[in-house]
Amino acid sequence: MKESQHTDLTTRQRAIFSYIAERVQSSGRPPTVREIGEKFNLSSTGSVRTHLRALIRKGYISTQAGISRGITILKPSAARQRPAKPRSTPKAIKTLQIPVVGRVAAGPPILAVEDIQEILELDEQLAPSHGELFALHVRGDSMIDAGIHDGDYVFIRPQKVAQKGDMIVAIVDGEATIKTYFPANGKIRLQPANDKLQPILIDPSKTEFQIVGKVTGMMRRF
Amino acid sequence: MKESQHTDLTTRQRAIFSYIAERVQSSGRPPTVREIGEKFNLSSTGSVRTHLRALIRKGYISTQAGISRGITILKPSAARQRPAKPRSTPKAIKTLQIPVVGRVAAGPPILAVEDIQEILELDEQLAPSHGELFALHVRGDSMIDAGIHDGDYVFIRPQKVAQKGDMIVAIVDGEATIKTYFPANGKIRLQPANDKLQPILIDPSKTEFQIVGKVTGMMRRF
DNA sequence: TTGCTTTACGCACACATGTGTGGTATACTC
DNA sequence: GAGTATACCACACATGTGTGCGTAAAGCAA
Repeated sequence: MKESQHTDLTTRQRAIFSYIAERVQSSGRPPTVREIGEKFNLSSTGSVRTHLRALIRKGYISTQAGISRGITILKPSAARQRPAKPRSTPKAIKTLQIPVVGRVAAGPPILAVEDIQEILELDEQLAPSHGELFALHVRGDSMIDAGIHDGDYVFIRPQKVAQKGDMIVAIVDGEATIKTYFPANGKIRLQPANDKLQPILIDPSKTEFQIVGKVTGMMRRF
Repeated sequence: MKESQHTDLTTRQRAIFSYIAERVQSSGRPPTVREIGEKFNLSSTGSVRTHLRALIRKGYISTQAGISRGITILKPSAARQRPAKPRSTPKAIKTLQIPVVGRVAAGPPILAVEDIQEILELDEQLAPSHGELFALHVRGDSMIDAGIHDGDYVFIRPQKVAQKGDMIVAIVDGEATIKTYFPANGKIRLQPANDKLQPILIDPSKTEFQIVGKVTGMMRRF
């Protein structure tokens, strides 16, 4: 079984996509069109742009018009290609200690995590993050269509802003909730991943609303 | 000046540093000099650059000359919020090292795990087990109704027998598969958790069949 | 006082970088 | 054969963006 993962990308496109994702990961900064071209021996920026357009069309990246290094990775999970190398030297294992919190309080200037219930230790590559992570115990089935069930743990990377479509934890009227984030002309739609539930519409000027962080992973025990 | 944590930064410098770190985190792209200025109502790029120079001098960031969005965060830990609470009794944390295997070969007397691709380290309480655990990368959607998606990791506790209804990994005709186990008068039904798929009926006398282990947990990264 | 640091403005310059247009060539499908 | 997608090159253009330089006010220590 070859290429079971990303059959919708051509070999070339996948290589370029992986390179972009790797650059973001390792240098914290997406490459420019010309840097991509240099990497792949493409002397023309037009060639690179053709590939970028293909990746945009297929939903792997997006670009912000006009701004430099404007590429955004939309499918970070698709970028993790198998290492393909049997590592002779088992690499150093970095672990993270992740507090599981029962309550998340949003207090200026930053997030205050209260009520630490347990601490999970986790392999860093499982929870790729440059910041601090914490975990929440999920209640309810509002994200069941995204494969997140009642009782699961989700891992949260604290951040105060999010992009359209991100799965986030937010404080709405004092209560923490997990939803998908869709801002639209001043208002915010929080979309549950559950056919049976309605989206929540929020006017930030009227309702207390604060993004706690982005969901970066989940775990379940049977 | 009243901060306890990073006394070497002024309030202003610290705010700017945090903003840069947050931008890298949330958008995957450092801000430009002008974007920083806009955020902090600095009408002159010169003002921003003064602060950046201070952050460089104090070792918090570095910049790559000439390239756009060239700021690199050197102290990601300093961008984090304070760790909330000195936890009174930090309990002992036991971790397990879990190999992720690409291939599972069933050979007596016990399981032989081949092709170790990576090693996950995991908190013991997350994967309660008295034996050895290993992990598999899930391919396909056969267990999607159980909330296990393509690309997820599942944790396996090796065992050669299972009980009715257990979710197991089994070798069928040389291929590893994840199904729910239902034995019935000499035959075995392997039930996928997916409406669209049919159960597999196996006659152990005719088909190679061996239980590898029981699924005890799962994990996903976004 | 002098000197140093921090904070801040204004502005011009050069290069970094995204974007558009127009080519060539190959392969595949209908 | 026409149409479409991929994979390249060459080049021009507008704008994004880092950098340099000068100015100035406020606070603090020697």
